[in-house]
Amino acid sequence: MLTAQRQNSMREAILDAAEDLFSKNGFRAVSMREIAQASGANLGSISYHFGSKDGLLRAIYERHSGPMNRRRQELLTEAQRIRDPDDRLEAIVRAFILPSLSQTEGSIGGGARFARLRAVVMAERHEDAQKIIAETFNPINLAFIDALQACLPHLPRADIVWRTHFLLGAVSYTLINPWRVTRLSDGEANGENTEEALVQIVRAAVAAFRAPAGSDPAP
Amino acid sequence: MLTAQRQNSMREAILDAAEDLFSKNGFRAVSMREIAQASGANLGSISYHFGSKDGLLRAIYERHSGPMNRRRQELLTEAQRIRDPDDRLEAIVRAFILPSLSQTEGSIGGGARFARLRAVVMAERHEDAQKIIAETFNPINLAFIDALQACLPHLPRADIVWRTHFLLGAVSYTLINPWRVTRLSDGEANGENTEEALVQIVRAAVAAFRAPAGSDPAP
DNA sequence: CTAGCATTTGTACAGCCGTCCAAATGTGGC
DNA sequence: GCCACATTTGGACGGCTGTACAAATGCTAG
Repeated sequence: MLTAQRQNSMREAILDAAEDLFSKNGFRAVSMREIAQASGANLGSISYHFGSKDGLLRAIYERHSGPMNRRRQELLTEAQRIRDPDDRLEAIVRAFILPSLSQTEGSIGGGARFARLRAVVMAERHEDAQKIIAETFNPINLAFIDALQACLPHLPRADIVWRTHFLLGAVSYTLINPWRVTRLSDGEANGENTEEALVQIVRAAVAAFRAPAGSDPAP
Repeated sequence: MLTAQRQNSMREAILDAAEDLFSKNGFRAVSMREIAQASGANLGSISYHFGSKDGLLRAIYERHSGPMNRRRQELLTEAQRIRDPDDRLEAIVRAFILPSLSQTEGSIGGGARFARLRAVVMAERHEDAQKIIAETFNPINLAFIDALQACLPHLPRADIVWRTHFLLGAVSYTLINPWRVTRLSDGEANGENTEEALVQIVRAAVAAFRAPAGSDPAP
Protein backbone atom coordinates (compact mmCIF):
# COMPACT_ATOMS: atom_id res chain seq x y z
CA MET A 1 0.00 0.00 0.00
CA LEU A 2 3.00 2.27 0.35
CA THR A 3 3.79 2.37 -3.34
CA ALA A 4 0.55 3.60 -4.80
CA GLN A 5 2.25 3.51 -8.16
CA ARG A 6 0.85 0.75 -10.29
CA GLN A 7 -1.64 -0.55 -7.82
CA ASN A 8 -4.70 -0.20 -10.05
CA SER A 9 -3.28 -1.29 -13.37
CA MET A 10 -6.54 -2.80 -14.49
CA ARG A 11 -8.58 0.18 -13.43
CA GLU A 12 -6.40 2.49 -15.46
CA ALA A 13 -6.36 0.18 -18.44
CA ILE A 14 -10.15 0.31 -18.46
CA LEU A 15 -10.09 4.10 -18.20
CA ASP A 16 -7.63 4.34 -21.07
CA ALA A 17 -9.60 2.04 -23.33
CA ALA A 18 -12.90 3.71 -22.52
CA GLU A 19 -11.46 7.15 -23.13
CA ASP A 20 -10.07 6.07 -26.46
CA LEU A 21 -13.29 4.45 -27.63
CA PHE A 22 -15.57 7.19 -26.35
CA SER A 23 -13.51 9.90 -27.99
CA LYS A 24 -13.57 8.05 -31.28
CA ASN A 25 -17.14 6.77 -31.44
CA GLY A 26 -19.13 8.64 -28.83
CA PHE A 27 -20.56 7.52 -25.53
CA ARG A 28 -23.75 5.73 -26.44
CA ALA A 29 -22.26 3.92 -29.41
CA VAL A 30 -19.61 2.18 -27.32
CA SER A 31 -20.71 -0.83 -25.30
CA MET A 32 -19.30 -2.03 -22.01
CA ARG A 33 -18.29 -5.24 -23.74
CA GLU A 34 -16.22 -3.35 -26.30
CA ILE A 35 -14.44 -1.55 -23.51
CA ALA A 36 -13.86 -4.83 -21.70
CA GLN A 37 -12.37 -6.41 -24.78
CA ALA A 38 -10.20 -3.42 -25.66
CA SER A 39 -8.82 -3.14 -22.16
CA GLY A 40 -8.39 -6.86 -21.59
CA ALA A 41 -10.63 -6.66 -18.55
CA ASN A 42 -13.63 -8.73 -17.73
CA LEU A 43 -17.03 -7.19 -18.13
CA GLY A 44 -17.79 -7.56 -14.44
CA SER A 45 -14.59 -5.76 -13.50
CA ILE A 46 -15.87 -2.56 -15.01
CA SER A 47 -18.96 -2.73 -12.86
CA TYR A 48 -16.78 -3.51 -9.87
CA HIS A 49 -14.52 -0.51 -10.37
CA PHE A 50 -16.97 2.07 -11.65
CA GLY A 51 -20.42 0.84 -10.78
CA SER A 52 -22.04 1.78 -14.05
CA LYS A 53 -21.35 3.16 -17.48
CA ASP A 54 -22.16 6.66 -16.26
CA GLY A 55 -19.77 6.10 -13.37
CA LEU A 56 -17.06 5.21 -15.85
CA LEU A 57 -17.63 8.42 -17.76
CA ARG A 58 -17.57 10.37 -14.53
CA ALA A 59 -14.26 8.76 -13.58
CA ILE A 60 -12.76 9.80 -16.89
CA TYR A 61 -13.78 13.39 -16.24
CA GLU A 62 -12.48 13.29 -12.71
CA ARG A 63 -9.14 12.00 -13.86
CA HIS A 64 -8.66 14.84 -16.31
CA SER A 65 -10.57 17.92 -15.31
CA GLY A 66 -8.53 18.74 -12.23
CA PRO A 67 -5.07 18.69 -13.81
CA MET A 68 -6.35 20.22 -17.04
CA ASN A 69 -7.93 23.23 -15.39
CA ARG A 70 -4.92 23.64 -13.14
CA ARG A 71 -2.77 23.79 -16.26
CA ARG A 72 -5.09 26.30 -17.87
CA GLN A 73 -5.10 28.47 -14.77
CA GLU A 74 -1.31 28.30 -14.78
CA LEU A 75 -1.08 29.40 -18.41
CA LEU A 76 -3.65 32.12 -17.80
CA THR A 77 -1.76 33.57 -14.86
CA GLU A 78 1.39 33.55 -16.92
CA ALA A 79 -0.33 35.28 -19.83
CA GLN A 80 -1.85 37.92 -17.57
CA ARG A 81 1.61 39.07 -16.58
CA ILE A 82 2.16 40.43 -20.08
CA ARG A 83 1.99 44.23 -20.13
CA ASP A 84 1.05 45.03 -23.71
CA PRO A 85 -2.69 44.42 -24.11
CA ASP A 86 -2.33 43.18 -27.69
CA ASP A 87 0.31 40.61 -26.84
CA ARG A 88 -1.61 39.70 -23.72
CA LEU A 89 -4.80 39.06 -25.68
CA GLU A 90 -3.03 36.64 -27.95
CA ALA A 91 -1.38 34.87 -25.04
CA ILE A 92 -4.69 34.47 -23.24
CA VAL A 93 -6.34 33.01 -26.32
CA ARG A 94 -3.49 30.58 -26.70
CA ALA A 95 -3.65 29.61 -23.05
CA PHE A 96 -7.38 29.07 -23.36
CA ILE A 97 -7.17 26.41 -26.03
CA LEU A 98 -3.65 25.01 -25.88
CA PRO A 99 -4.39 22.30 -23.30
CA SER A 100 -7.26 21.07 -25.46
CA LEU A 101 -5.09 20.79 -28.54
CA SER A 102 -1.86 19.46 -27.14
CA GLN A 103 -1.09 16.29 -29.02
CA THR A 104 0.30 14.36 -26.05
CA GLU A 105 -2.50 11.82 -25.95
CA GLY A 106 -1.25 9.97 -22.95
CA SER A 107 -0.94 12.89 -20.61
CA ILE A 108 -3.52 13.24 -17.90
CA GLY A 109 -3.65 17.02 -17.74
CA GLY A 110 -4.92 17.58 -21.25
CA GLY A 111 -4.62 16.19 -24.67
CA ALA A 112 -6.74 16.24 -27.76
CA ARG A 113 -8.23 12.89 -26.89
CA PHE A 114 -10.03 14.14 -23.80
CA ALA A 115 -11.05 17.32 -25.58
CA ARG A 116 -12.50 15.30 -28.45
CA LEU A 117 -14.31 13.14 -25.94
CA ARG A 118 -15.84 16.22 -24.36
CA ALA A 119 -16.88 17.58 -27.74
CA VAL A 120 -18.47 14.33 -28.83
CA VAL A 121 -20.20 13.63 -25.54
CA MET A 122 -21.44 17.19 -25.37
CA ALA A 123 -22.95 16.88 -28.82
CA GLU A 124 -24.75 13.73 -27.70
CA ARG A 125 -26.49 15.82 -25.05
CA HIS A 126 -25.72 13.33 -22.35
CA GLU A 127 -27.25 14.94 -19.29
CA ASP A 128 -24.83 13.68 -16.70
CA ALA A 129 -21.86 14.77 -18.78
CA GLN A 130 -23.29 18.20 -19.44
CA LYS A 131 -23.73 18.77 -15.73
CA ILE A 132 -20.17 17.64 -15.02
CA ILE A 133 -18.76 19.81 -17.80
CA ALA A 134 -20.66 22.87 -16.69
CA GLU A 135 -19.65 22.44 -13.07
CA THR A 136 -15.97 21.88 -13.70
CA PHE A 137 -15.40 24.25 -16.61
CA ASN A 138 -17.59 27.24 -15.88
CA PRO A 139 -15.37 28.81 -13.19
CA ILE A 140 -12.21 28.65 -15.26
CA ASN A 141 -14.07 29.85 -18.35
CA LEU A 142 -15.31 32.85 -16.42
CA ALA A 143 -11.77 33.58 -15.31
CA PHE A 144 -10.68 33.64 -18.94
CA ILE A 145 -13.57 35.89 -19.86
CA ASP A 146 -12.55 38.30 -17.10
CA ALA A 147 -9.00 38.32 -18.38
CA LEU A 148 -10.19 39.01 -21.91
CA GLN A 149 -12.42 41.80 -20.65
CA ALA A 150 -9.38 43.42 -19.10
CA CYS A 151 -7.68 43.43 -22.50
CA LEU A 152 -10.76 44.81 -24.22
CA PRO A 153 -12.35 47.24 -21.75
CA HIS A 154 -14.43 48.99 -24.41
CA LEU A 155 -16.21 45.77 -25.44
CA PRO A 156 -19.52 44.76 -23.85
CA ARG A 157 -19.18 41.61 -21.82
CA ALA A 158 -21.87 39.88 -23.86
CA ASP A 159 -19.74 40.28 -26.98
CA ILE A 160 -16.77 38.74 -25.22
CA VAL A 161 -18.89 35.78 -24.13
CA TRP A 162 -20.14 35.27 -27.67
CA ARG A 163 -16.65 35.35 -29.14
CA THR A 164 -15.30 33.04 -26.47
CA HIS A 165 -18.16 30.71 -27.35
CA PHE A 166 -17.18 30.82 -31.02
CA LEU A 167 -13.59 30.09 -30.08
CA LEU A 168 -14.68 26.96 -28.25
CA GLY A 169 -16.85 26.03 -31.22
CA ALA A 170 -13.92 26.29 -33.59
CA VAL A 171 -11.80 24.05 -31.38
CA SER A 172 -14.59 21.57 -30.89
CA TYR A 173 -15.45 21.39 -34.56
CA THR A 174 -11.83 20.93 -35.53
CA LEU A 175 -11.41 18.07 -33.09
CA ILE A 176 -14.58 16.36 -34.29
CA ASN A 177 -13.99 16.82 -38.03
CA PRO A 178 -10.28 17.23 -38.65
CA TRP A 179 -10.48 15.83 -42.16
CA ARG A 180 -12.97 18.46 -43.33
CA VAL A 181 -10.42 21.22 -43.64
CA THR A 182 -8.00 18.81 -45.28
CA ARG A 183 -10.52 17.79 -47.92
CA LEU A 184 -11.88 21.29 -48.57
CA SER A 185 -8.37 22.64 -49.10
CA ASP A 186 -7.34 19.73 -51.31
CA GLY A 187 -4.62 18.81 -48.84
CA GLU A 188 -3.10 22.28 -48.72
CA ALA A 189 -4.18 22.58 -45.09
CA ASN A 190 -4.02 19.68 -42.66
CA GLY A 191 -6.77 19.45 -40.09
CA GLU A 192 -5.06 16.69 -38.16
CA ASN A 193 -2.01 18.85 -37.54
CA THR A 194 -2.86 20.35 -34.18
CA GLU A 195 0.00 22.85 -34.29
CA GLU A 196 -1.27 24.27 -37.55
CA ALA A 197 -4.77 24.31 -36.11
CA LEU A 198 -3.57 26.16 -33.03
CA VAL A 199 -1.86 28.87 -35.03
CA GLN A 200 -4.84 29.33 -37.31
CA ILE A 201 -7.39 29.40 -34.52
CA VAL A 202 -5.38 31.88 -32.47
CA ARG A 203 -4.93 34.25 -35.39
CA ALA A 204 -8.60 34.13 -36.33
CA ALA A 205 -9.83 34.43 -32.74
CA VAL A 206 -7.59 37.37 -31.89
CA ALA A 207 -8.91 39.23 -34.91
CA ALA A 208 -12.47 38.35 -33.93
CA PHE A 209 -11.97 39.65 -30.40
CA ARG A 210 -10.61 42.91 -31.79
CA ALA A 211 -13.69 43.43 -33.95
CA PRO A 212 -15.76 46.50 -33.08
CA ALA A 213 -18.75 46.15 -30.80
CA GLY A 214 -22.10 47.40 -32.03
CA SER A 215 -21.67 50.43 -34.23
CA ASP A 216 -19.85 50.69 -37.55
CA PRO A 217 -16.12 50.01 -37.79
CA ALA A 218 -13.53 52.77 -38.18
CA PRO A 219 -10.01 51.51 -38.96
CA MET B 1 -53.18 11.19 -57.82
CA LEU B 2 -53.66 14.60 -59.38
CA THR B 3 -53.42 16.52 -56.15
CA ALA B 4 -50.04 15.47 -54.88
CA GLN B 5 -50.67 17.71 -51.92
CA ARG B 6 -51.24 15.70 -48.81
CA GLN B 7 -50.93 12.30 -50.37
CA ASN B 8 -48.20 11.04 -48.03
CA SER B 9 -49.44 12.52 -44.82
CA MET B 10 -48.10 9.67 -42.73
CA ARG B 11 -44.76 9.62 -44.47
CA GLU B 12 -44.26 13.30 -43.78
CA ALA B 13 -45.46 12.99 -40.23
CA ILE B 14 -42.80 10.36 -39.66
CA LEU B 15 -40.16 12.58 -41.25
CA ASP B 16 -41.19 15.50 -39.08
CA ALA B 17 -41.14 13.51 -35.88
CA ALA B 18 -37.83 11.86 -36.71
CA GLU B 19 -36.23 15.17 -37.60
CA ASP B 20 -37.43 16.69 -34.37
CA LEU B 21 -36.22 13.83 -32.20
CA PHE B 22 -32.90 13.36 -34.00
CA SER B 23 -32.09 17.05 -33.78
CA LYS B 24 -32.85 17.06 -30.07
CA ASN B 25 -31.32 13.79 -28.90
CA GLY B 26 -29.06 12.54 -31.66
CA PHE B 27 -29.42 9.67 -34.07
CA ARG B 28 -28.42 6.63 -32.08
CA ALA B 29 -30.23 7.67 -28.94
CA VAL B 30 -33.62 7.82 -30.65
CA SER B 31 -35.36 4.52 -31.28
CA MET B 32 -37.70 3.67 -34.10
CA ARG B 33 -40.39 3.06 -31.52
CA GLU B 34 -40.05 6.58 -30.16
CA ILE B 35 -40.42 7.96 -33.66
CA ALA B 36 -43.45 5.77 -34.25
CA GLN B 37 -45.10 6.97 -31.09
CA ALA B 38 -44.29 10.63 -31.68
CA SER B 39 -45.60 10.55 -35.24
CA GLY B 40 -48.64 8.41 -34.49
CA ALA B 41 -47.45 5.86 -37.01
CA ASN B 42 -47.03 2.17 -36.55
CA LEU B 43 -43.53 0.81 -36.18
CA GLY B 44 -43.89 -1.28 -39.31
CA SER B 45 -44.93 1.74 -41.35
CA ILE B 46 -41.53 3.31 -40.89
CA SER B 47 -39.87 0.22 -42.30
CA TYR B 48 -42.38 0.24 -45.12
CA HIS B 49 -41.70 3.83 -46.12
CA PHE B 50 -37.99 4.09 -45.48
CA GLY B 51 -36.67 0.54 -45.32
CA SER B 52 -34.38 1.11 -42.36
CA LYS B 53 -33.31 3.66 -39.80
CA ASP B 54 -30.47 4.75 -42.05
CA GLY B 55 -32.94 5.09 -44.90
CA LEU B 56 -35.02 7.37 -42.73
CA LEU B 57 -32.02 9.58 -42.02
CA ARG B 58 -31.20 9.66 -45.71
CA ALA B 59 -34.75 10.72 -46.54
CA ILE B 60 -34.49 13.60 -44.10
CA TYR B 61 -31.33 14.78 -45.80
CA GLU B 62 -32.86 14.41 -49.25
CA ARG B 63 -35.85 16.44 -48.24
CA HIS B 64 -33.75 19.35 -47.07
CA SER B 65 -30.41 19.48 -48.81
CA GLY B 66 -31.69 20.33 -52.26
CA PRO B 67 -33.80 23.35 -51.34
CA MET B 68 -31.33 24.48 -48.71
CA ASN B 69 -28.36 24.55 -51.03
CA ARG B 70 -30.46 26.17 -53.75
CA ARG B 71 -31.30 28.91 -51.25
CA ARG B 72 -27.65 29.30 -50.29
CA GLN B 73 -26.58 29.50 -53.93
CA GLU B 74 -29.25 32.13 -54.45
CA LEU B 75 -28.03 34.25 -51.55
CA LEU B 76 -24.44 33.80 -52.66
CA THR B 77 -25.14 34.99 -56.19
CA GLU B 78 -26.96 37.96 -54.77
CA ALA B 79 -24.07 38.78 -52.45
CA GLN B 80 -21.52 38.46 -55.22
CA ARG B 81 -23.17 41.31 -57.09
CA ILE B 82 -22.01 43.75 -54.42
CA ARG B 83 -19.15 45.93 -55.69
CA ASP B 84 -17.38 46.97 -52.53
CA PRO B 85 -15.22 44.04 -51.35
CA ASP B 86 -15.79 44.82 -47.67
CA ASP B 87 -19.56 44.89 -47.98
CA ARG B 88 -19.42 41.86 -50.22
CA LEU B 89 -17.41 39.88 -47.68
CA GLU B 90 -19.98 40.51 -45.01
CA ALA B 91 -22.84 39.62 -47.33
CA ILE B 92 -21.18 36.36 -48.31
CA VAL B 93 -20.61 35.37 -44.70
CA ARG B 94 -24.23 36.12 -43.93
CA ALA B 95 -25.41 34.14 -46.95
CA PHE B 96 -23.23 31.24 -45.87
CA ILE B 97 -24.86 30.75 -42.50
CA LEU B 98 -28.26 32.40 -42.70
CA PRO B 99 -30.11 29.34 -44.00
CA SER B 100 -28.73 27.31 -41.12
CA LEU B 101 -29.89 29.78 -38.54
CA SER B 102 -33.28 30.83 -39.87
CA GLN B 103 -35.76 30.18 -37.12
CA THR B 104 -38.58 28.98 -39.40
CA GLU B 105 -38.52 25.41 -38.14
CA GLY B 106 -41.22 24.14 -40.43
CA SER B 107 -39.74 25.29 -43.70
CA ILE B 108 -38.14 22.69 -45.88
CA GLY B 109 -35.37 24.82 -47.36
CA GLY B 110 -33.54 25.49 -44.14
CA GLY B 111 -34.15 26.01 -40.51
CA ALA B 112 -32.17 25.62 -37.36
CA ARG B 113 -33.71 22.23 -36.72
CA PHE B 114 -32.10 20.59 -39.72
CA ALA B 115 -28.83 22.37 -39.05
CA ARG B 116 -28.84 21.16 -35.47
CA LEU B 117 -29.56 17.67 -36.71
CA ARG B 118 -26.56 17.84 -39.01
CA ALA B 119 -24.34 19.10 -36.22
CA VAL B 120 -25.43 16.40 -33.80
CA VAL B 121 -25.30 13.57 -36.31
CA MET B 122 -21.92 14.74 -37.54
CA ALA B 123 -20.58 14.70 -34.00
CA GLU B 124 -21.80 11.13 -33.62
CA ARG B 125 -19.55 10.17 -36.52
CA HIS B 126 -22.30 8.30 -38.25
CA GLU B 127 -20.59 7.11 -41.42
CA ASP B 128 -23.56 7.17 -43.74
CA ALA B 129 -24.45 10.69 -42.67
CA GLN B 130 -20.90 11.92 -43.07
CA LYS B 131 -20.83 10.66 -46.63
CA ILE B 132 -24.15 12.29 -47.44
CA ILE B 133 -23.09 15.57 -45.87
CA ALA B 134 -19.79 15.65 -47.68
CA GLU B 135 -21.38 14.85 -51.02
CA THR B 136 -24.16 17.37 -50.81
CA PHE B 137 -22.38 20.23 -49.09
CA ASN B 138 -18.86 20.16 -50.47
CA PRO B 139 -19.65 21.75 -53.85
CA ILE B 140 -21.57 24.67 -52.41
CA ASN B 141 -18.95 25.13 -49.70
CA LEU B 142 -16.26 25.34 -52.33
CA ALA B 143 -18.30 27.94 -54.19
CA PHE B 144 -18.40 30.04 -51.02
CA ILE B 145 -14.68 29.62 -50.52
CA ASP B 146 -14.08 30.82 -54.07
CA ALA B 147 -16.27 33.84 -53.46
CA LEU B 148 -14.39 34.64 -50.27
CA GLN B 149 -11.09 34.25 -52.05
CA ALA B 150 -12.22 36.86 -54.56
CA CYS B 151 -12.81 39.30 -51.69
CA LEU B 152 -9.46 38.50 -50.11
CA PRO B 153 -7.04 37.94 -52.99
CA HIS B 154 -3.96 38.41 -50.82
CA LEU B 155 -4.92 35.57 -48.45
CA PRO B 156 -3.64 32.02 -49.03
CA ARG B 157 -6.48 29.67 -49.85
CA ALA B 158 -5.58 27.42 -46.92
CA ASP B 159 -6.22 30.30 -44.53
CA ILE B 160 -9.63 30.89 -46.07
CA VAL B 161 -10.49 27.22 -45.70
CA TRP B 162 -9.45 27.27 -42.06
CA ARG B 163 -11.51 30.34 -41.28
CA THR B 164 -14.52 29.00 -43.14
CA HIS B 165 -14.12 25.86 -41.06
CA PHE B 166 -14.11 27.92 -37.86
CA LEU B 167 -17.21 29.74 -39.04
CA LEU B 168 -19.02 26.44 -39.44
CA GLY B 169 -17.75 25.38 -36.05
CA ALA B 170 -19.16 28.48 -34.39
CA VAL B 171 -22.55 27.89 -35.99
CA SER B 172 -22.53 24.22 -35.11
CA TYR B 173 -21.51 24.80 -31.52
CA THR B 174 -24.13 27.47 -31.05
CA LEU B 175 -26.86 25.21 -32.35
CA ILE B 176 -25.76 22.33 -30.14
CA ASN B 177 -25.23 24.34 -26.94
CA PRO B 178 -27.33 27.48 -27.13
CA TRP B 179 -27.67 27.76 -23.36
CA ARG B 180 -23.91 27.95 -22.81
CA VAL B 181 -23.59 31.53 -23.90
CA THR B 182 -26.69 32.44 -21.93
CA ARG B 183 -25.32 30.95 -18.74
CA LEU B 184 -21.78 32.27 -19.15
CA SER B 185 -23.08 35.79 -19.71
CA ASP B 186 -25.53 35.58 -16.81
CA GLY B 187 -28.42 36.13 -19.18
CA GLU B 188 -26.96 39.24 -20.77
CA ALA B 189 -26.59 37.37 -24.06
CA ASN B 190 -29.18 34.89 -25.30
CA GLY B 191 -27.90 31.84 -27.14
CA GLU B 192 -31.35 30.74 -28.22
CA ASN B 193 -31.96 34.01 -30.04
CA THR B 194 -30.82 33.12 -33.54
CA GLU B 195 -30.94 36.71 -34.77
CA GLU B 196 -28.55 37.79 -32.07
CA ALA B 197 -26.37 34.79 -32.85
CA LEU B 198 -26.35 35.66 -36.55
CA VAL B 199 -25.23 39.23 -35.92
CA GLN B 200 -22.53 38.14 -33.49
CA ILE B 201 -21.19 35.37 -35.70
CA VAL B 202 -21.09 37.57 -38.79
CA ARG B 203 -19.24 40.34 -36.99
CA ALA B 204 -16.70 37.96 -35.51
CA ALA B 205 -16.22 36.00 -38.72
CA VAL B 206 -15.75 39.05 -40.91
CA ALA B 207 -13.04 40.27 -38.57
CA ALA B 208 -11.43 36.84 -38.60
CA PHE B 209 -11.38 36.73 -42.40
CA ARG B 210 -9.74 40.13 -42.47
CA ALA B 211 -6.93 39.00 -40.19
CA PRO B 212 -3.47 39.02 -41.74
CA ALA B 213 -2.08 35.87 -43.25
CA GLY B 214 1.29 34.68 -42.01
CA SER B 215 3.51 37.60 -41.11
CA ASP B 216 2.98 40.20 -38.43
CA PRO B 217 0.05 42.61 -38.57
CA ALA B 218 0.41 46.29 -39.38
CA PRO B 219 -2.72 48.37 -38.73
C1' DC C 1 0.12 -22.02 6.32
C1' DT C 2 -4.00 -19.56 6.68
C1' DA C 3 -7.55 -16.13 7.35
C1' DG C 4 -9.45 -12.16 5.20
C1' DC C 5 -9.98 -8.93 1.91
C1' DA C 6 -9.52 -7.24 -3.06
C1' DT C 7 -10.17 -8.41 -7.44
C1' DT C 8 -11.51 -11.14 -11.34
C1' DT C 9 -14.48 -14.40 -13.66
C1' DG C 10 -18.45 -16.39 -15.88
C1' DT C 11 -23.01 -16.27 -16.32
C1' DA C 12 -27.72 -14.97 -15.95
C1' DC C 13 -31.26 -11.57 -16.30
C1' DA C 14 -34.76 -8.42 -18.04
C1' DG C 15 -35.32 -5.07 -21.48
C1' DC C 16 -34.79 -2.61 -25.59
C1' DC C 17 -33.10 -2.55 -30.25
C1' DG C 18 -33.79 -2.72 -35.66
C1' DT C 19 -35.74 -5.62 -38.86
C1' DC C 20 -38.93 -8.61 -40.93
C1' DC C 21 -43.47 -10.58 -42.33
C1' DA C 22 -48.18 -12.28 -42.77
C1' DA C 23 -52.58 -10.64 -42.13
C1' DA C 24 -55.86 -6.85 -41.98
C1' DT C 25 -57.42 -2.63 -43.74
C1' DG C 26 -57.98 1.21 -46.84
C1' DT C 27 -58.47 3.05 -51.61
C1' DG C 28 -59.18 4.12 -56.32
C1' DG C 29 -60.24 2.19 -61.10
C1' DC C 30 -63.23 -0.86 -63.75
C1' DG D 1 -69.51 -5.06 -56.40
C1' DC D 2 -64.95 -6.33 -57.16
C1' DC D 3 -60.27 -6.49 -58.14
C1' DA D 4 -55.49 -4.88 -57.54
C1' DC D 5 -52.59 -2.24 -55.27
C1' DA D 6 -50.93 0.84 -51.33
C1' DT D 7 -50.76 1.22 -46.71
C1' DT D 8 -51.25 -0.05 -41.91
C1' DT D 9 -51.25 -3.27 -38.19
C1' DG D 10 -49.54 -6.27 -34.55
C1' DG D 11 -46.47 -9.47 -33.41
C1' DA D 12 -42.35 -12.22 -33.59
C1' DC D 13 -37.33 -12.76 -34.19
C1' DG D 14 -32.41 -12.86 -32.94
C1' DG D 15 -29.16 -9.98 -31.09
C1' DC D 16 -27.19 -6.67 -28.24
C1' DT D 17 -27.53 -3.71 -24.08
C1' DG D 18 -26.28 -2.44 -18.97
C1' DT D 19 -26.51 -4.46 -14.63
C1' DA D 20 -26.26 -7.86 -10.87
C1' DC D 21 -24.27 -11.63 -8.35
C1' DA D 22 -22.27 -15.96 -6.72
C1' DA D 23 -18.20 -18.41 -7.27
C1' DA D 24 -13.33 -18.56 -8.18
C1' DT D 25 -8.90 -16.60 -7.84
C1' DG D 26 -5.08 -13.55 -6.27
C1' DC D 27 -2.69 -11.38 -2.73
C1' DT D 28 -1.16 -9.68 1.67
C1' DA D 29 -0.79 -9.54 6.67
C1' DG D 30 -0.23 -12.22 10.75
